[in-house]
Amino acid sequence: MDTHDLLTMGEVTRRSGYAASAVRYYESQGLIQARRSAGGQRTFERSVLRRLAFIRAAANVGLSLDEIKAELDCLPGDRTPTKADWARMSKHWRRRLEEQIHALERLRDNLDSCIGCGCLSLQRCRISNPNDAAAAQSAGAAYLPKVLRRDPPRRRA
Amino acid sequence: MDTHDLLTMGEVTRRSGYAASAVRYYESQGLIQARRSAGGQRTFERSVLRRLAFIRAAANVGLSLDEIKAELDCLPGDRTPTKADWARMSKHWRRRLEEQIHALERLRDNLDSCIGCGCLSLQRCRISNPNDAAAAQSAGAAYLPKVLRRDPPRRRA
DNA sequence: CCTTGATCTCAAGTTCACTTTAGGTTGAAT
DNA sequence: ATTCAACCTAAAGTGAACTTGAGATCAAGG
Repeated sequence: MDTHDLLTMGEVTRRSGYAASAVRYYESQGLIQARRSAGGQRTFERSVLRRLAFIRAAANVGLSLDEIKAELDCLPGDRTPTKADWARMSKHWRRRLEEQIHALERLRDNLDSCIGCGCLSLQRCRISNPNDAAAAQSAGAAYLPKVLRRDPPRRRA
Repeated sequence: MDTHDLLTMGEVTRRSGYAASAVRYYESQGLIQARRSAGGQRTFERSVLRRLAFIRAAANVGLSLDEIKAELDCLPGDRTPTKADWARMSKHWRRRLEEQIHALERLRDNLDSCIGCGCLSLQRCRISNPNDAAAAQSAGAAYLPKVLRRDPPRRRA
């Protein structure tokens, strides 16, 4: 079935797991490229599958599309990533993951100390009200950026 | 200054750290309640500050407003949460945090094994392409829900 | 040739948690 | 009485990452 070198949209969606709309969106954002058939339909080089796999992995690590685009732009052309490419990127990702993990652990540990110390009022709890004048003394807040949501709008398969 | 029992919007915003628009939004969503003055301006009971502190803490733990509302609805009325209330909720939160932490650790460890084993192609990497027929054999995907973003649209103070 | 399914474009809609805008009202001090 | 900060409402906007819808076209089999 794949005696020719170019993939159709259908093949790409089946093999990447992305919806056609997502693939078109990524193309519109410059994350991937497509050629066109005589009739205007997209044809993809096989390497687009690698790019899409990369996009998914990076998205799972929490990178925004802009960040992913920046990383993709660093891999010159469509060559297979070298060991050095991969090492650099995974270092980047690993750091991101470690940060996320530590932020969550701090939060969890605060929770522990709250329940441990019987801090029931939430009035001066470090994981909550930071700006109340009454709590101003206990400084060092543990702010966290937005964290993951249950059931995010991310369909599988 | 607080010889009377009811708080104005200004006092609430100053003491909670939330913008007035956010406070109004929470009221519209049924997370907090407000009375009205003769002229139609909001007045809040002091307990609203505790609710707002709770909302912030829960949001930091990653709960959606709907979930937070559900938890708030479990605390009957506006009584100060008992030790049991707090224990129950913090157990809930702690579980949420543990799940998030473990998901991230799995991802990080996959990253380690990728770079360790020289899995450079991303073709059958467990943290990426799960649906490609070529990777179908390596089952057990490590899907992750959406994770935190850098610089989320969350202003401080 | 005809049908059917795959694909196309473009605009608009979705979700979440708010903010911003526009224009009008209140209430406390002078 | 006047002023003016503080407050009000309703509707629309934001951003990320896509999806959905409408309506048209393409490609391949029969």
